[in-house]
Amino acid sequence: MMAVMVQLMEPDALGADPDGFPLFDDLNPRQREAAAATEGPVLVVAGAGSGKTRVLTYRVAHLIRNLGVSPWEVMAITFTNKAAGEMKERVGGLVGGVVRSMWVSTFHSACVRILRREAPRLGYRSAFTIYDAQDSLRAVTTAIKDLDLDVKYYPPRRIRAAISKAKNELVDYESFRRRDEGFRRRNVAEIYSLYQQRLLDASAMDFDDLLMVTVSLFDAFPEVLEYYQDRLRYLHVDEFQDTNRAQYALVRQLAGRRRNICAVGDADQAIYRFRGADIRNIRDFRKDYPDARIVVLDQNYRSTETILSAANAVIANNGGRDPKRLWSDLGRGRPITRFNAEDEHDEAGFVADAAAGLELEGFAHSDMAVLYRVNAQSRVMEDVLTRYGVPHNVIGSVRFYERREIKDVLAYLRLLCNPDDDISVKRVVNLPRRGIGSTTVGRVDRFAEAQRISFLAALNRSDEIHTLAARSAGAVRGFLEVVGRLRERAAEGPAAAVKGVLEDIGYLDWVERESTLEALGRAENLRELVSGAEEFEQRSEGEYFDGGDWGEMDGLRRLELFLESVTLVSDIDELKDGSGAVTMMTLHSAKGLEFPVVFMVGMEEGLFPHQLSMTDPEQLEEERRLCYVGMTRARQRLHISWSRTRMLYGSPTSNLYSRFLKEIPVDLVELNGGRKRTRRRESARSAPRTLSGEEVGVGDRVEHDTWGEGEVLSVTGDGDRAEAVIDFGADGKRRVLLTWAPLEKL
DNA sequence: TTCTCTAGAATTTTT
DNA sequence: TTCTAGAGAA
Repeated sequence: MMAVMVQLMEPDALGADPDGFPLFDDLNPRQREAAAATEGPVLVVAGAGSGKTRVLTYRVAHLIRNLGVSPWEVMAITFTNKAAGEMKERVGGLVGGVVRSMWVSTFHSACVRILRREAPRLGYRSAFTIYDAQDSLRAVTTAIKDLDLDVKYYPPRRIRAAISKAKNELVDYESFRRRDEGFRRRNVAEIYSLYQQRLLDASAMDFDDLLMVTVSLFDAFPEVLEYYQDRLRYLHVDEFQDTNRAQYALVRQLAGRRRNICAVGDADQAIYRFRGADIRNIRDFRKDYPDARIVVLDQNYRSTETILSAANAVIANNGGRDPKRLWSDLGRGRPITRFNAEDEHDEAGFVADAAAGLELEGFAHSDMAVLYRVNAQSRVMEDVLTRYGVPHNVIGSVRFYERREIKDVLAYLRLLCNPDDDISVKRVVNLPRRGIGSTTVGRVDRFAEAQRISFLAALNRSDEIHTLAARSAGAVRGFLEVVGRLRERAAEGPAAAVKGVLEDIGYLDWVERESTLEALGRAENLRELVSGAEEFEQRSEGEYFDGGDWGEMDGLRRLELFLESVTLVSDIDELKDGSGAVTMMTLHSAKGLEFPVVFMVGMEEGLFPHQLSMTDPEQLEEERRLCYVGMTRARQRLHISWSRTRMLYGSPTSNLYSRFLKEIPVDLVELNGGRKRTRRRESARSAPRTLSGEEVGVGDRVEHDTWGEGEVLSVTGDGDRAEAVIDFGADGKRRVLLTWAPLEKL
């Protein structure tokens, strides 16, 4: 669809007609209305697949091309970096290279950009660190312990969630304390307050701070706000239904008296309430801007009538919504296919079979997506697809930048940019092991606290810490020396800095020394990180950033930008088109995407809707919206399946099919039962070919499904744990688990 | 101080 | 099932 659009909008065609709005030729009347209403508040109620991205793109192009607005006066907020990139590209196709100076980003990225300039006013370093969920959980945990509270009664995760919720609602710790009495509540307020103090001391912000601190910055410094108001005259917010209170407050601040806001959203697709998103924002928008022009887009250009009717029928079960019925003129298409599986292997086998069938019909693997409720479902699906030889790509599950080894390296880099970042310093002070154990850390910590200096500063003055054993003191000196050397490498930029950690510090060696299957994977990830950094450098070459051109920046500043990009990416940002593989991801990640063929698997009570959401009516409605989002991702074919039994978290469960299945009118669904289930199930369960430890020996030639021919170098362990190291020549040496690897002896 | 082992816990969705 | 924190031994 996107390709078609770009073709239709050749820049030449635009220039040919300077008076009219040739831009709008392929918008329908409502879309045109939304795109043309540039002054004042506009709320675009955009149903799934109704072309809202197109509206936004054309609207921005219209502002720049026809109304003479400067690109740097236009801001567009999207939900993911990927969406931002796509939008930039599309607008770029209409207006040319000037698009580079336009602000298109996520809320978080935009806030970081503002804060890098302005945060020093609030006592943060300009090079402040961004803590992800893990870092912030660590900080909360230590805060709880330091207050002598029991983590049993104050579970860090829950406390963190409470703090996060408060921040999303712009409640700082002082108002949090005031809000409510009660012993427990007071303690939580204490934790919040200590946590926040620690963050400030470390010049660190968590994800929620990025928003909240920006809002309070604008509150405290009206002249700063004014600067940005003058700069960003036209605001666009995509996925408005999933904004939280802090984000809405920010939008209102920026819009100021000019009030040029275009909010685009669909209440039926609100799926991030659990993360603080607040549908009230849509209602409040109408209240706060009573004169807002409201445009409803209800023609769907994506899905067949069958798919739409089914989705409409499901979402109709939610109460309190503005009745809205999407329609489409793309024809009825095929019925929805339903498959009742015996267990999750059977279900995955169905997907694999169907994928093969669809391929014969002319669909590419990259046209297909498998959507599920929880990441845990991906494992079996992946195994089975691999065995069937269906190429696939899992998005999410274990996030790359959250892996331990990656975070270790990043921690080294972070302490270079921000020496106050105690969490990062403590994380790596003894990695690889260099003899700085918890005792030493505790002693240094006490000194740091007494002197009111950072942990790293305390390490630098370790000769003043008399409690330190001679050996520990030596180890500390060793660490400081390593950091010094790393600092030199970092002057050359991010890639050199990463290599510095891996090579100079010997982190890679340390990981590899433990030569297990797991360690091998880690080492591979680390190498991937190096190429990630190199890629980042290449991509940034010639780019303009707020602080100046990439070419003029010093290595440290470049490193900062790299770290920032790494912290704010989501896995969906990595999704590439044309990879020739079936995409697997959670329903949440699928938001904003579309596929010719969609499989929705695991449609069972307890899984979808999820167990934890079944009791609360509001949460149940959110699950239903999630279902609606999933269904409306499909353009031509929709397959839904459920399984009578399923292993979940190590124990078997047996389930009823989801109520959402019941809500789909039966005449739209065709049961897929005519398959030889037993045969498939067997083949789905047993690997077609694997070898056992007894069958192979050193020197044997074997063939692997993906890596081809290789020679066995060693065999260790036995039974299920038998591993072999195999040299695949060009594909390198691999360590494989024999019970799993698709191998054949030659 | 470090490594290993075990028990125990936690498993919804994520910028 | 998978991961993590904590205890205990070298």
